[in-house]
Amino acid sequence: MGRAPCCDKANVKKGPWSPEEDAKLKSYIDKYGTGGNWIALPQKIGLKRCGKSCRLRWLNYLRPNIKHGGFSEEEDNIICSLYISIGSRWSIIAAQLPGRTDNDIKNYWNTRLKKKLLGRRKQSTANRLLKPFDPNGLEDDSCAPVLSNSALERLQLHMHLQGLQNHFSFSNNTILWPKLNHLQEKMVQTLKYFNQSPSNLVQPAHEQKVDFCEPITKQEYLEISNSKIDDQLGNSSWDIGSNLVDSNIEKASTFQNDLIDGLINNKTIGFQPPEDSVADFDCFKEMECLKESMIWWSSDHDLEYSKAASSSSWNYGLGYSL
DNA sequence: AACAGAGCCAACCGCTCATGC
DNA sequence: CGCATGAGCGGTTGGCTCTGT
Repeated sequence: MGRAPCCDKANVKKGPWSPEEDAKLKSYIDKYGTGGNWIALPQKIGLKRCGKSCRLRWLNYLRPNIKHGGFSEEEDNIICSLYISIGSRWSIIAAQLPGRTDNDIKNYWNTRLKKKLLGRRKQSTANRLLKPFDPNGLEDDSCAPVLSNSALERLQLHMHLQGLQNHFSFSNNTILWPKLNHLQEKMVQTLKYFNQSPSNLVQPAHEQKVDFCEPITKQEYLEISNSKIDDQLGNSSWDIGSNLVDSNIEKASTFQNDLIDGLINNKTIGFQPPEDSVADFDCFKEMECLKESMIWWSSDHDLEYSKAASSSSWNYGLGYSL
């Protein structure tokens, strides 16, 4: 025999919570706690709600010290950095932002932050990314859909930011410079910071030249890899997000940004991760079919730059192993 | 003023994993 | 050991609000 049924689905109220319901739930939990059983809780306090609904309402709205809206730029940076590193693990990201809920961060990302950072892209290009373009007019369904939304977004975001970062190495070619908004400037600075640690894979971007950096050694690579081994359950040294614990978030974020930079700047810095590890890095693995389709821009004015930047990234960073 | 479309967000849905029986 | 349920999570949606025409 299992446990008692969750709730009588036909007899539970749905939709927005009333102030009375909120008050009931809050006063009960304030007095007695959840009792470790959300399913039984609504019956105890006479609420015609599903236990799951009560839990959600408490966690996302009624819980003390919950903050709504008004995300700071520091919070924006943390969300962006972690999203690039671990994807849509909203609960993990929320754990790094006291007072924020996973639902809030998820909504904030989907409705504002993503657009704020990536800007707009043309729908036609978006479609091409999901179904690679055949120059002969024949569609290749064997490849579609090639990217999960999460992987695609993470790649877009990284490429976009990588593109912004690369501007520093084109400092003599001001015509290529985009107009960065304040947040983008902050993100570039964040990436520059990541690039300087933990092993100085890349010098400060404004000092970059073509042959600016010593190749990373195998020993350095192993040191970086081992820096996240606190995660005892890691399935793959590249799938950093799957088993993150709090103490590793910052390390992992730094580490993976370095790794991505290593991939993209591979030809320059001589960084060669193990092939089997690359195979596990889903974000890039999924890109197998559509490298040449990747043309991104944050606004129409920097279209030409973005073409050059993304093309350059693929030619120099990904061709080696895919 | 009225309408349409876009943006936003609270809440629901459905899935996975853990755990009780 | 296997089944059923609980907890938690990410994805999705319905409806309200805002903005533009």
